[in-house]
Amino acid sequence: MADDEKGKRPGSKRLRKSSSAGVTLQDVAARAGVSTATVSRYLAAPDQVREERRSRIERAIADLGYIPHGAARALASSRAQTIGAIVPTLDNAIFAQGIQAFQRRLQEARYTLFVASHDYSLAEERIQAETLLARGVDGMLLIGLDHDARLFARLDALGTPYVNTWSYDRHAPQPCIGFDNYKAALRQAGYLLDIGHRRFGVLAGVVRDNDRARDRLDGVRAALEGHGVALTPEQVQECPYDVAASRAAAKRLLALDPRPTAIICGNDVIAYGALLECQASGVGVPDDISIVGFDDLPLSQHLQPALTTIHVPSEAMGRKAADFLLARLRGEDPPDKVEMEANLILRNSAAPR
Amino acid sequence: MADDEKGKRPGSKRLRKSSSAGVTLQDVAARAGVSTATVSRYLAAPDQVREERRSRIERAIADLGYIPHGAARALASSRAQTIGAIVPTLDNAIFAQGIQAFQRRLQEARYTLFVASHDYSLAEERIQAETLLARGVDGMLLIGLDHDARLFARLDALGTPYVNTWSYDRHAPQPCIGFDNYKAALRQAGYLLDIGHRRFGVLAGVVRDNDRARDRLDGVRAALEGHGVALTPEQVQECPYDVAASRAAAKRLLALDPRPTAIICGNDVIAYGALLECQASGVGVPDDISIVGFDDLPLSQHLQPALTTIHVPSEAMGRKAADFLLARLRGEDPPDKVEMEANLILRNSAAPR
DNA sequence: ACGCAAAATGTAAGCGCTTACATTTCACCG
DNA sequence: CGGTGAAATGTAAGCGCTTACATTTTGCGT
Repeated sequence: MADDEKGKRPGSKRLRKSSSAGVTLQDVAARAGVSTATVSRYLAAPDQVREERRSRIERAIADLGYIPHGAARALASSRAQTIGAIVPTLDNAIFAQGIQAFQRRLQEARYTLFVASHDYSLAEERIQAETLLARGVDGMLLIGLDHDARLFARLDALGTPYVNTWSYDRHAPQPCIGFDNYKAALRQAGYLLDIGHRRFGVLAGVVRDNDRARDRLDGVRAALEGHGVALTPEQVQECPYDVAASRAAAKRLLALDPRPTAIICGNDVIAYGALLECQASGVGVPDDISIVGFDDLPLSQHLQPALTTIHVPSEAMGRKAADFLLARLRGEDPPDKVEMEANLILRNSAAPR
Repeated sequence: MADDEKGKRPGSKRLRKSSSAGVTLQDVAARAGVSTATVSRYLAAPDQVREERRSRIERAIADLGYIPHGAARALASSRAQTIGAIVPTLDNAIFAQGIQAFQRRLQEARYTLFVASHDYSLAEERIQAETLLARGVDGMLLIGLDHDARLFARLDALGTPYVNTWSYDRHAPQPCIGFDNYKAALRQAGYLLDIGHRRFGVLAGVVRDNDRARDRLDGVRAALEGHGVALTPEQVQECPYDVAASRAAAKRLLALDPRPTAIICGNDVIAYGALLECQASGVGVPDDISIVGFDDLPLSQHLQPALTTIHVPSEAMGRKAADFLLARLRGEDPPDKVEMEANLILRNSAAPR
């Protein structure tokens, strides 16, 4: 830039971004003929200001089109009115649902939500979390219990409330509001055992960095072992959240000899893949083979056959997680271990052996 | 870890939130023996600082566990490194996908994303937008072209870059990066006409406040009219994004006499409903009736029959929208009308009459 | 060695708001 | 009516950082 000349420019140093922007609280105060403190108080607690000034302030705000400056507010009050949520992926109806419910609740309490995702990488999650923390979030939502320990250390050090959801473990050192994936999987597999199945195929989600997937698989294993049923490695396929992948994995299961009479899936999308693969290869469901899912996506009940699955209370979890954080933020001390139910929904993709 | 140096700070009145939090840039500067300006510069452009101090600063930051204070930063620089996105709903794989791609891109550029949703209410959208603006977002992503005019006025007044996506209209007064829903619907219906269909049923999305749904319906109508095919009111059912609702609507369509030979759906989820309803009532697809969708959700290709549908480039749109905003933020002036293709994917839920 | 422009630093003034503390006003009471 | 405590308001000091401008260093040419 050409400057450095002798021409000394007087006047304001920084110039405003725009005339219509930059209406500050000070402008409002001036126009209303009160002090900035009064306007600030009006904003925080209107009835702390006497009627006469209140209306003057209201007018001034309206006339000027004043909007409080969030960052300034956050800086001065060290409260950002902001919550962060980090999910493995948004690209998955079930989390999206939970987040949506979470957000609605926050909104009612005038909090705004930051969302980040990490594609199932805890390392990435930690980075995202640091970013959010730097942005000054007042609270944080995490999915599951598997997280970088340093993340918790940081959260604790900052005194930032947080909550894990989608999982529940009475002994978890952190607050968690969710359901017991292990127990649910126990039910899921238990049901198949109850109706007589003994030869299984398991299509588990990717277990790495994912306690939900791991607990579900452990639950299935435990249930089967309880009935003396062991699982060979080929009977357990780990596959990503993706219909194409689960179809391929299901295909391998169907090729087993003897063929399993039931397939236990780590989530509904995987179950869709299994179902479709069976249909494609002329294996009748549930006549030839039973399939159970986990999640209860909206579509599952409409499928042909309707999918027997575990219902995950995603919206309720989102809502409760928000309530928990909001309560903590109000200085309350709500119960930090909340177990929710994930029930088996009997439909007709599974039938007695 | 080393304890406090000497109490350098002028007798501060307010006390810190926590000892381990509140490490400020000033602390870093003191520890590194440089001025705050240098540290700040180091943060912004490391190679503007001579090696010797740079390493001292790095050490200080590491020792202290310093994290910049986002709000302070935003206030001082009037840049929040933050982008807002407002979607109708997250509870929909297709938007979630686009947002996910959008976010990934922003992340690479060290921007953080605020997400809000409004459940298909433009009034609510405006409120959300104001909130985001108050939070100081540097840019904003909007879905579609239908928005409250005051929202654009505000955005323009603030000089905040924004972009509409998911829609494309050469004549739109605002930047848009998306595809032409009308044109795509023309193709969608045109294909059915080409393969001989003349009696249609239409399952449109809810048109109110939603230019995408409206354009799609208009496109369908135009295509049919072009072939002299008129649509009676009963042949057009408007239904929400929901399998149960679309099944009910499809049922009404199937009860028509004469029955349509093809059903044109406003999106894939609605098409799923139509497909399932047909299967439930023993109507063969595509033998008895053809069905085409719109969106191309990941599942669609796996369905039995695989869904013929319009592929919506959600990820590409998300990415390009991010690139656009980022470019604007760098002060560039990228093309603000980008048309992307939404092609018809031929699969087998539709067959010649 | 000296002189100079360029590069690196330092200084300090805010950014727009909240809030502790001081001051004024108000409603009531004796 | 003055006195009093509570309520309403004003004053002004920051919150942690960026950045314009001033000052010091550095690198080099001569």
